[in-house]
Amino acid sequence: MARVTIADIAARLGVSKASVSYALNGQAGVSEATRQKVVAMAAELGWHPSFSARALSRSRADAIGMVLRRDPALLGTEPYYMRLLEGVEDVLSDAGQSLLLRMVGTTPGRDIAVYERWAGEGRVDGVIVLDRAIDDPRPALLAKLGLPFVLHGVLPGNESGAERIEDQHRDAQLLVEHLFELGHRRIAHITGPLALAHEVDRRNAVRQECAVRDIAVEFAEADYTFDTAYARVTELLGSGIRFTALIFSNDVMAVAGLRALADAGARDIAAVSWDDSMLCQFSYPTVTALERYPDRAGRRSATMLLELLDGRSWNTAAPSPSTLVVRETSRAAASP
Amino acid sequence: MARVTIADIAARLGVSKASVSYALNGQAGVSEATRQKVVAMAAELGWHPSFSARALSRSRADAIGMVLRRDPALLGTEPYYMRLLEGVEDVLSDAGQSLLLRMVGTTPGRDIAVYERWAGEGRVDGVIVLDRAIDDPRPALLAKLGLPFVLHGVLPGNESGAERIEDQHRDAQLLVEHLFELGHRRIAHITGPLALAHEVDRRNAVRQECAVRDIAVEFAEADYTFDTAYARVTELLGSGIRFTALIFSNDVMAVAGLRALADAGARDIAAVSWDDSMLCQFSYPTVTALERYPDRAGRRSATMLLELLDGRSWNTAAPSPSTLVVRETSRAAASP
DNA sequence: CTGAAAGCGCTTACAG
DNA sequence: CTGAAAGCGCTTACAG
Repeated sequence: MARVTIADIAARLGVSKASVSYALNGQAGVSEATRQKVVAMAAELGWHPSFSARALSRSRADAIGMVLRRDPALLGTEPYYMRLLEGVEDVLSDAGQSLLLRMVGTTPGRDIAVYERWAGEGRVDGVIVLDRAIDDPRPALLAKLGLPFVLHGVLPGNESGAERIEDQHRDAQLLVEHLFELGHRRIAHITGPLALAHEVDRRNAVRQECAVRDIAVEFAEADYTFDTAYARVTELLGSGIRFTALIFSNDVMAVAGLRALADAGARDIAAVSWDDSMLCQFSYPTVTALERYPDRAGRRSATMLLELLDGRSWNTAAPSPSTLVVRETSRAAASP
Repeated sequence: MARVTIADIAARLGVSKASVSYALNGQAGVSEATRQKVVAMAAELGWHPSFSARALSRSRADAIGMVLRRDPALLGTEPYYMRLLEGVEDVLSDAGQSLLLRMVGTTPGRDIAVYERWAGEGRVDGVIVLDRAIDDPRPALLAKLGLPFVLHGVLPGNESGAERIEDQHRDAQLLVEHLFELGHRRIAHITGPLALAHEVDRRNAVRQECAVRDIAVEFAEADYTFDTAYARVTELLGSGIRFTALIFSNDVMAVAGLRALADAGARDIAAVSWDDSMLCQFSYPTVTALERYPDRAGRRSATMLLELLDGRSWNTAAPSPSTLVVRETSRAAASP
């Protein structure tokens, strides 16, 4: 099957390629009669625009890229990313854009190389950047490369973080208030890597919400993995620091922490997770967690990027508030 | 930053564009001296090949596509797909190919439309097809479209399924033998949709392995979701059919089945899952499961597709055998 | 080994 | 409104 081109359509109809192009793109410059003939013929011949020809002449790739740089082994366990991708992909496909996906693991710099290559080859029109770090080099690099980008969870133009979309603060309030109502006055928060901007935000927000309620709070840093969370909880238990409830920055760590508590015979301690998943739903005991609607967050970021590429202004809807799903680990504080 | 092109390099060096192209692509037709000058200049100017220009002149997109057509909500819960993607992506990026990802949900025909569009636009050079169904229309459609493809889990040229890569039979043997050794002589298998080829394969394989060992076996069809599996197990318990062990075709259903058993007070029944995941690891009780190395399977399929595109012959390594991870649900049969 | 030229399939000023 | 032509940045026969 030789590809059918606009030259074929033009030849059949005895008009110029230019007219065909204008007609097919809904642009001015053709009579309505010609346009209809062209459109009909294109349908009859089963014409599709050549993606690469269009990309070359328009210098647009009609694709946007995402680089996932968490540990691949962990990616599979965190439904958060799949749901995020789902939202992104949904918006992109409606807009006729493709999603290019790249997983680079945690080796530093591998993501940078991908961006450089994508920019150099003109393979994507823009990228969505995840997991913003403190002093993240990526915004500056992408700006230098001339590759448009959106920081997932941050409104463009506010890279400083002044107007976070993912309102960590509201989430922290939900979690802390819940524990407060259960009677907890001494808690600990097992955070993810504090090199990540949103983890710092979470810690600060938790600190503030606790201060308001006169709750004593401890922090321990882990890296989202089972093993580090298990270790941190075990250390806390042995440290003499007292706490009756734990906040975990993701589901895997929550499950790990529960295991550590059980292994230490501290089964009466309450726990909440910042991320929900089937893990929270089916672990033993089941874990109270925040449903954060990552698909909607993905949809927002994709929409913003497309608006940015089109030079339109932001009319992005307000972020969806999270919901707290209460489960078995929402234990009341033991009476003092 | 205006793009630097081979014309720029040619001009600076006073040679032709053709020489530059040959040099940069490592082809014959240039002297070694010229080649080195060209390569050095390209590096100095920070040249990258324009992806779209190359695609247009070579008529290759240097991209392969995957359409995921399971329920997006479920996709997030099944690490199987993320791990599969990881393997695919790894092979592709080593080969300088991109991965185009599309999620279409379960609406029939939406995947077909994507393939037609990709083929028409020349957006991908080939696709990896997942979840082959009985009488699957996709192979014929893709052949008609002239879009090269690999059926994940099937050796090309054996679409009939004569030589499955994912050896469901060996997996069935592992599971059934395990239950047999624990003393079980009456079991039931909660399958996924029997419209999927590999689910039929699994059922047949389980039937055969049971027959060999004189094990009585029942089958009940579910659709990989929690709710259907819960319902099937509840029905089985109420049916009067006796069984002391259950096989589930995925992790989510295993967890659902355990819940159904617990709710019915049938806690002594053994269970195994065909897929492993953190869910099996942290549910209560923990679930014995097959580690099937989906990343390796993805790597195989990607490798095969690239070989197919290059017109090379298969030198794909043998599939990795699965491993049984024994956990708490590996209960011995109650003595009769 | 090297250069001039045509071609991949579109888009888009530029004349008529 | 319409057509002839140049251009996007490469690749690749084709002469020298």
